Amino acid sequence: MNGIKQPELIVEEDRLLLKKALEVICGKWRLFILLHLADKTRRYSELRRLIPDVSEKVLIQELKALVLLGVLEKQSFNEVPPRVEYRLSDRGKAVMPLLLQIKEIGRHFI
Amino acid sequence: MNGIKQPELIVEEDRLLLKKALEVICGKWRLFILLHLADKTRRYSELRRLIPDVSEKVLIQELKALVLLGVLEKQSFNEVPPRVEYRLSDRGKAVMPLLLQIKEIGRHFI
DNA sequence: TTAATCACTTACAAACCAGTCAGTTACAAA
DNA sequence: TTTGTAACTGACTGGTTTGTAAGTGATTAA
Repeated sequence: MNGIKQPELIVEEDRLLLKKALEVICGKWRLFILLHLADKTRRYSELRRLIPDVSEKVLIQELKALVLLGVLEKQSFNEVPPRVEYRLSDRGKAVMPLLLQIKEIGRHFI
Repeated sequence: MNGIKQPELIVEEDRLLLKKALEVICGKWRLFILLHLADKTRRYSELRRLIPDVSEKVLIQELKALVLLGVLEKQSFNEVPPRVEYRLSDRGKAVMPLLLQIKEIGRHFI
């Protein structure tokens, strides 16, 4: 057990971190949802209009997952018709700069 | 058609960039493969040992896809037993710093 | 002679992801 | 009275991803 780091080797902790990171960014719609919430709180219906290709079911399912992960916060108002707002949590805000940068990866492959 | 940018809106170009970026980083194994090739060329068998949970079939399939995407380069030597090496392409090297940072997203969710 | 190494390929099955479509609640407008 | 709106839910289905298991060919080591 020496103290020398072997930076090229992926260790158990890295595996966990990567797995968690992939949960947040992977999937056909997650990044789109997050980027649309980058700057402001939005209602569910607003997100539907902004990402028209996603189905209702999947959008709700993904929003739920992102809330569970702790990237988003959800606020329901007792109104009729209902109003539900989604916004970034503190964690979500913390990772936003990186998420915005991910788009730049694509630039190398167009 | 005014010239004012609305930075909060995701436009067609963003969609394309994001889609391309997701091709590179998404999937259960892609990032692992890329990170193991971050610093050095490696043989196929070496990657198998470094990522023991991935099946042979999927590893080869993912390597093939990454070569096709232009992130990796493959070199086969006419030897017996065969020797095949994988390394980052120039594009791959260009996006590496960002890929390494992605792990840090996970740190917020452990 | 048998087993092992290396980089694959193929057939098949299970798991996961995403999509359609119909239905729900409560009110408001036509 | 019918229609519309908002935010969902659940059944069902097709498609993609991932996994399992077996086999290939050339060569060396035991």
